[in-house]
Amino acid sequence: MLTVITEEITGIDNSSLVDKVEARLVELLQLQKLKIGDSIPKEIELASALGVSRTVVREALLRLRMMGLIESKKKKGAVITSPDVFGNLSKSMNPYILDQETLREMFEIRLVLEIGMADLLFHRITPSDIEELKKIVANEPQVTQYHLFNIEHEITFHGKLYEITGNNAMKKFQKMLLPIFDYVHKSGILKKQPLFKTFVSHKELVDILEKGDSEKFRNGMRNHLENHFARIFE
Amino acid sequence: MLTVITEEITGIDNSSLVDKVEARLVELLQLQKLKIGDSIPKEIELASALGVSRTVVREALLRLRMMGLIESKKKKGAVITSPDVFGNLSKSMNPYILDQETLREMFEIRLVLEIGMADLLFHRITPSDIEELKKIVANEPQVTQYHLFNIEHEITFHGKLYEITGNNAMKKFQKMLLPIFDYVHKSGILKKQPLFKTFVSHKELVDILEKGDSEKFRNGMRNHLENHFARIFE
DNA sequence: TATCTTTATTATGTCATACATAATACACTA
DNA sequence: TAGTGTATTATGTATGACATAATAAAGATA
Repeated sequence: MLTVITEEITGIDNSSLVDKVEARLVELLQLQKLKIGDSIPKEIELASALGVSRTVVREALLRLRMMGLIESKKKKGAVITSPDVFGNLSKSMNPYILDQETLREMFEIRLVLEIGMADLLFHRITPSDIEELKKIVANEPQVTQYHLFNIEHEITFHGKLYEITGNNAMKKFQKMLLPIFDYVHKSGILKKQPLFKTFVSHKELVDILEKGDSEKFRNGMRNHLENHFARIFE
Repeated sequence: MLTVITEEITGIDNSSLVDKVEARLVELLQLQKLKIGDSIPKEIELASALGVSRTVVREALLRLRMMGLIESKKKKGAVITSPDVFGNLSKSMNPYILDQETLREMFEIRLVLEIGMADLLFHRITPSDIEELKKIVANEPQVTQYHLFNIEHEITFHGKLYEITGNNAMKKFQKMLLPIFDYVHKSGILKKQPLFKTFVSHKELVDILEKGDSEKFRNGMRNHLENHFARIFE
């Protein structure tokens, strides 16, 4: 009866039972009825409390688990966890599954992030960070004008930058992007081959971080990434 | 037997049956055995083919569905879809669920993106985009030095910018970030209250997009977002 | 008493079966 | 030919059972 009325108002109710249970559980979390660290009732109890079968409850819990809202252990039941926003994404971040359009977009986002992170870097960088960056650069092969594009060194250097931002979500995001970046770089998705010419080098970026300001860094990073931008923009 | 050997090599095998089936199915997708638009075998067939129960297959399929890899219709079975990377995230992007640390980080990422997107903007903006931006700005309330921070106009203007980038993933990401941004803005998470003082205005940003270059835009946007940065940096 | 081992308990993980539901296909009617 | 109704079918839901592994409790040994 009630659902009929609801349908008349809000249109057709497409949601399945699992959808409703999921929504109900999320709602409970929001209302702080359940805080982080708490363990939620067992599946059977939830089932009888919500008036559905254990099957439905299990599927709903599985969704919450995929969202990173809970973790379920064998005997202890499910425990509320501080949600890991990007944690679940990593599985779908598979270069062999994503279509080329999406891959290109991910590639772009990485470039955007690294240029835009300048202010975070300057506000949070410490002297020891700079020292570490210098060591990283020192371990890189000497370059004059052209150099062999070494993906390992790239990851080490740029990964450290993400770390310095103090933004864990961003750092995780970068970690997920790595295989994609690698794939896009090697594959034929982007038309032009990179020139492998170094514009602003890692060393110069470190110099800017030490003595310059965020504006200089943004321009430096933009220049450093010129090869990649050139490929994107045909 | 085989699993024992595997365990000895790779450590303890924590993965459940569902994990394995999920991995196997993803593997099949990767191998292009199944292309976009294809419908995969029915649950029962998969179950018998993989030697597991329908329950396990269903849970695995549910995961794939959450990853955006498939869509299952009532009779048609499941169909491979072009995965929507960020689509699934929207559910977990709930300000009332995420902890404050994460919320702040999301807030930061938005700022980083908007500063870093300059090059994409300049490379893809069209004259009609500029016209549209001018209209948007014209509809905003007149400001002199201080203005009422109107979240609606903010969303309209900045949303248009994301659109211009031509990066759908980024646009979707922004859309997901909106409720969070709104929440963080209003809540007491960030210490300082915003000054509501306009530095570089929307109109000036449009001017830069029309006559300036990406470097000028980055600086302009950085300045435009000064209030937000000030809150982040205490 | 303290620590280690063994056993019992328990909640999730997996399986099997049955039925409900809704989308499609097919046949039938006008 | 178009429209309607029926049959089919694959997913959605329910139920009951057992397997498994993590924990707690009991017991044994020093």
